[in-house]
Amino acid sequence: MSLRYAILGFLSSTPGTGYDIAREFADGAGSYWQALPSQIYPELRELEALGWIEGDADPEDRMRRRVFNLTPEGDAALQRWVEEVGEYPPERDAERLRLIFLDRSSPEAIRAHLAHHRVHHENRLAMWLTLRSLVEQRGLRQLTARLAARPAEEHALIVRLKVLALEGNIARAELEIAWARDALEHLRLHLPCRE
Amino acid sequence: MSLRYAILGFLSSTPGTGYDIAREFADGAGSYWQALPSQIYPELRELEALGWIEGDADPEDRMRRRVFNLTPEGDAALQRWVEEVGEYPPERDAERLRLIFLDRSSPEAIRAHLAHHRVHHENRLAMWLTLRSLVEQRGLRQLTARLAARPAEEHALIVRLKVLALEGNIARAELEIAWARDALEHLRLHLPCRE
DNA sequence: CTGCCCATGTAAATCGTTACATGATTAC
DNA sequence: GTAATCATGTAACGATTTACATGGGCAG
Repeated sequence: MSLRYAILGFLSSTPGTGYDIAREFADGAGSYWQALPSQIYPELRELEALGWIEGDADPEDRMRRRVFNLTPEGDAALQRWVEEVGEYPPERDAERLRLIFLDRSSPEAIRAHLAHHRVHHENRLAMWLTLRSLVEQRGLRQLTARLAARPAEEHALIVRLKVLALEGNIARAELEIAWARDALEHLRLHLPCRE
Repeated sequence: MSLRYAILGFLSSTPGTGYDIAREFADGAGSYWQALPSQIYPELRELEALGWIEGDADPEDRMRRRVFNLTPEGDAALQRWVEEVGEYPPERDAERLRLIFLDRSSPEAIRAHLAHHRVHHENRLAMWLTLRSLVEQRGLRQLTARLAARPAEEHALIVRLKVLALEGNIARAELEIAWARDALEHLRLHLPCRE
């Protein structure tokens, strides 16, 4: 169900087409949800059927684009959802699973696993850091649209919550990098260089 | 595909029935994967069809239990998988999504969200800490079975990798708790007490 | 003999990915 | 004119959850 609310969240900042949403959800850079067009377009139809969004089609437009807006009902549904207490997802961590069963592999294989983990999170960290500075400079289209629609005295809170969320992600990435670094160091001391 | 290898991993420590696996995968306490019986039993059949596991049925057993073992092919498949470089899952964090769209809610709703986050991770932390001491004391059936099947000089590495994985999870939980605590403190200073 | 856990499943629904189809617009 | 990007979809598959079915064993 979260895709539904991720879309409503997007549209609560600014109206947009399915393509706009798909671009935003392509790599999770601007949002906290990833999804592909093949999931987004059908969901938009369901949201329209629910009366939570409305799409304005320009009959002149040869590319049959539709710009979707939240309806008051959609806005209320989003508001209800964000305030709900949610279930946390079950634990499913394929990389941890690999690690605990790597005990029959060569030290090189273990090291390669940890090194890969570190590189992955270094890349994520770079992304989150870039995003944080964009949010702090209010340089994201989504964010500026959201701010524009709201009174100036709320702007600080809106930005602060986004920065808070990003700092959580930054801290996560830094943690994974430090964990992998420490683990590599620890294994360097306790594993033979060759099997 | 990871469920498949989680099952192979379980069976690489000790033979077991579908029910044994289902119990282990019920809450992710002993493993890093959660799954329900309705997913496990069909997967066991597929693994058997692949020739990666073998089930010994005791015709005397009125409850038609079958104890599954890894075949050499299954063991090799597990080994290949753990050494593969895996794709990391896409970003999908419903709680972050809620947080960034909580900017139109009352300070109480924001606080409740963060407090809930903290409680959730305090519970996880308690679980990981318990597990770590069980692993260090070698007091888990799965682990003792794995150690029993392997030469004594490998025991330290087997335990160390499991502890390493658990310490990663412990650090994650501590991070989430600290993040939520800091965020609550920060908001206490910057938000009005009542709306 | 009743209620609870043991034990193994099936069926349907939901959520997400992969592969494919189609056509318009823009930059070179 | 052709390649890249814009734009909207459909179909099939795979992974996971929910709901249901069935029967054995054991404790009070």
